[in-house]
Amino acid sequence: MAAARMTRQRTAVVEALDELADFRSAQQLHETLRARGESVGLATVYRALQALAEASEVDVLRAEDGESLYRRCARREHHHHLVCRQCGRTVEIDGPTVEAWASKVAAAQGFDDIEHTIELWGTCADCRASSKA
Amino acid sequence: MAAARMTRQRTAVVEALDELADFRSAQQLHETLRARGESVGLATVYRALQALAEASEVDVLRAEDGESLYRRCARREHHHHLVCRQCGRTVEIDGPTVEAWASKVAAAQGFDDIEHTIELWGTCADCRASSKA
DNA sequence: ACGCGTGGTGAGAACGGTTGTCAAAGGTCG
DNA sequence: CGACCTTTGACAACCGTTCTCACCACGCGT
Ligand SMILES: [Zn+2]
Ligand SMILES: [Zn+2]
Ligand SMILES: [Zn+2]
Ligand SMILES: [Zn+2]
Repeated sequence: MAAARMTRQRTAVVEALDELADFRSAQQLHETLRARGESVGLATVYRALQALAEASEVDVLRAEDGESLYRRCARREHHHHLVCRQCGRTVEIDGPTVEAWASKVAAAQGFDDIEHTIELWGTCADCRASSKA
Repeated sequence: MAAARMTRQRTAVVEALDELADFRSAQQLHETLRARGESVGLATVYRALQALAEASEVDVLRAEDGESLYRRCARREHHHHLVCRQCGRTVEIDGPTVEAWASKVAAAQGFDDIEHTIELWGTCADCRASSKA
């Protein structure tokens, strides 16, 4: 089985994620790490992120342009997100009603192995204020 | 304003979409067109699809691998989809409850210009049967 | 502490979907 | 028919992501 060694690079990625409250792309994280002097290869950032995602240590979601965004969420249980399109600011949300609705609908159609993608996008109060200038 | 000329190529793309009940990628459509003798360039297929999407004539959604999938849905109003991961088979679904929930939650957090992504993925009965073989 | 073996790293190449380029093709209208 | 102007299509460019592979270093066993 996977050993999952703790290397300088992986530590750096996890620490960067911990300090950021918002969803960030792999490339943004890579840039952040370089900026703070922690030299980590881009490929390594991608590998660290996908390992973390597989271990459910980070959540992944796809921006509208297809780029993958990563975030270390407070809760480990299944949940969804309300994300600001402009700054990435994120609010974790529960949707017990929605979960139930999703599996009921899918089952009624004879589908199996059901997964749902439920994400909310908007403009947060701060971003609205600064763009209204 | 845009003239939107009706050319042989655009007609072919629309017709192909009309005959297909499932979500298909641009490349799949391109292949389908070639197969039936209608020669249309790949770039043209992409352009036709994005024009149709902008005009809300087709729905677009992103597969898990990031590829864009297109479908000409029966209803023009806002709706969501339950899609088979394997064959693309699609069921259109309404979610009045979910719509209400989404806008309520987002508004409560002070977010504006709210959009939601709600898609259901599963394995349809046919695909389950054939893979159980 | 030291050395070894295995997993991790990183620069760059490769990949795959999508978009841009630009000269040639063909609707549209007078 | 001819000017005008949009559309087409082969191909190159893009961009995020993954692969390659030689080099490196974590960490266990001694
Ligand atoms: Zn989360
Ligand atoms: Zn914001
Ligand atoms: Zn639809
Ligand atoms: Zn199916």
